[in-house]
Amino acid sequence: MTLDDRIRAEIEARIRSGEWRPGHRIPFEHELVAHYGCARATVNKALTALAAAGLIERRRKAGSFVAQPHVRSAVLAIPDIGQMITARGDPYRYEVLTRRIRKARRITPEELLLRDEGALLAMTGVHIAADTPFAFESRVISLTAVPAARDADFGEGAPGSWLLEHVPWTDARHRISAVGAVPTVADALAIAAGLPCLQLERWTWRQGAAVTFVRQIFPADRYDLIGEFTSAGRP
Amino acid sequence: MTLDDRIRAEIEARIRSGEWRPGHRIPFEHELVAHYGCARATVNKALTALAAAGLIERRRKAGSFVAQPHVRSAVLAIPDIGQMITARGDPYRYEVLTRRIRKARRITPEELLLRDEGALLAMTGVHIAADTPFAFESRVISLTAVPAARDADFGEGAPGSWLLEHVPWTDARHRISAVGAVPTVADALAIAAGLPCLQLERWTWRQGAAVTFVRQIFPADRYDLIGEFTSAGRP
DNA sequence: CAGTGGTCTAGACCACGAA
DNA sequence: TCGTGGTCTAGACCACTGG
Repeated sequence: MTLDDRIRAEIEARIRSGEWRPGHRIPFEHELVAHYGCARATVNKALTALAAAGLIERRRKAGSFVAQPHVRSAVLAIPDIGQMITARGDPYRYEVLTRRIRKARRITPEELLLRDEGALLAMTGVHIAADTPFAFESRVISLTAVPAARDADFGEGAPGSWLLEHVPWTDARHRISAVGAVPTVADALAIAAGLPCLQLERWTWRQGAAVTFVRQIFPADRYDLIGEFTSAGRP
Repeated sequence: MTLDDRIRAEIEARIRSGEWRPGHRIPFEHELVAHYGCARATVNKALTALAAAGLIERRRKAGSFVAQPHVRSAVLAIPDIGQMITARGDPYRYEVLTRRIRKARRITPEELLLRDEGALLAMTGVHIAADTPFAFESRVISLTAVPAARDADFGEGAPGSWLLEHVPWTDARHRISAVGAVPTVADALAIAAGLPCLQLERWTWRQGAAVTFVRQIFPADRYDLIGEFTSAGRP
């Protein structure tokens, strides 16, 4: 463990244990320098990391203070479905149900965020794990942003995996909700209509340009999302 | 904008634009030092930040390389329900349905994670927004970790808000899933049994000691979770 | 206006790991 | 082996801001 790590850990422990309550002023940098017998840059690195983690707030001339508890935030890893199933040890395949190219509609709310005048590739399909439908997927890809998708052969992989390889770096927005399975989806998933499902929607951009919108629907009993680690403070 | 920020931003732009593909070696620190005419510590700070963000990987002797796209991760802010409703402008109250003190059961899986031999405060209640039930809540609080909860008057606020004030710093784990409303819950939410609901479960610890487990159930049409920001790379 | 944190410098030593 | 990144030092100047 490096020295700056040790300094950060010791201060963090005092905060998390409650010994230093929110609002408490932690020692000045020069005091910590004296205490640890190190350079100020080292202390500064530790405190900067704590501030970035939201555990402390720093104010010039005043000092550094234990931050107030913030909104709880969870980091949710949302993996590639194929990878997830494969990692679980089940055979995986993706089955295309529909595929067509059309203009953007202005009606559906999801496509409003893909504010794109050009053509879209619209697909639906099913992720299948060990011959059991695992998730229904409905996807729209902007052919303006990803012209190569028009003639791409996604093979037995999902278009999402293909996209991840060809358009690797993205920013995105997720929405998670519960829905009842509409008949089309229920059919594809081989469940009864109306059964509760977890719905994951994702809008993806690349450098500000809309790339794709996907809606994945999981039967309630086959998937849930685990949010690892929360600590009081900022994301 | 500081110099290290500028260096970081310029490299990040080249990665996100695709100019530097995954696997590409970015310039050595000493090359960037020459290019920017600054100290190595400044370049190192920029590259360290990029590595922490998961955009690059650094290997001694070999150099720094653009990282492969990673698992997609979303940072989900999971706010206090009362605050959220109040922020929306609706009147808010929490209504206690049941409340009792009992020993930990070994049967229910949620309490296995609260591996606690002591007494538990078990409560159920409803979050109400503008006279409409918004969420059903079932909570277990460890009286070993939070003895003050035994005699606490949560008033019209939810016990979660009370806990946040009295046990401010926590780590937690979330699970998000879809469920059908069981009759008890459906009753409390004034919806039909079996309708899809979003279920949010949270286990909370303080310094390794289990504090509370809560299960919140939202009717599908009244709540969804928005995950802000995803960037390829680590959380 | 004085003291804090924010940033940067020019140097150093070291551990790791690819060649 | 030896160049790379990892870390630290002792110093500096500056902007901000609280007293």
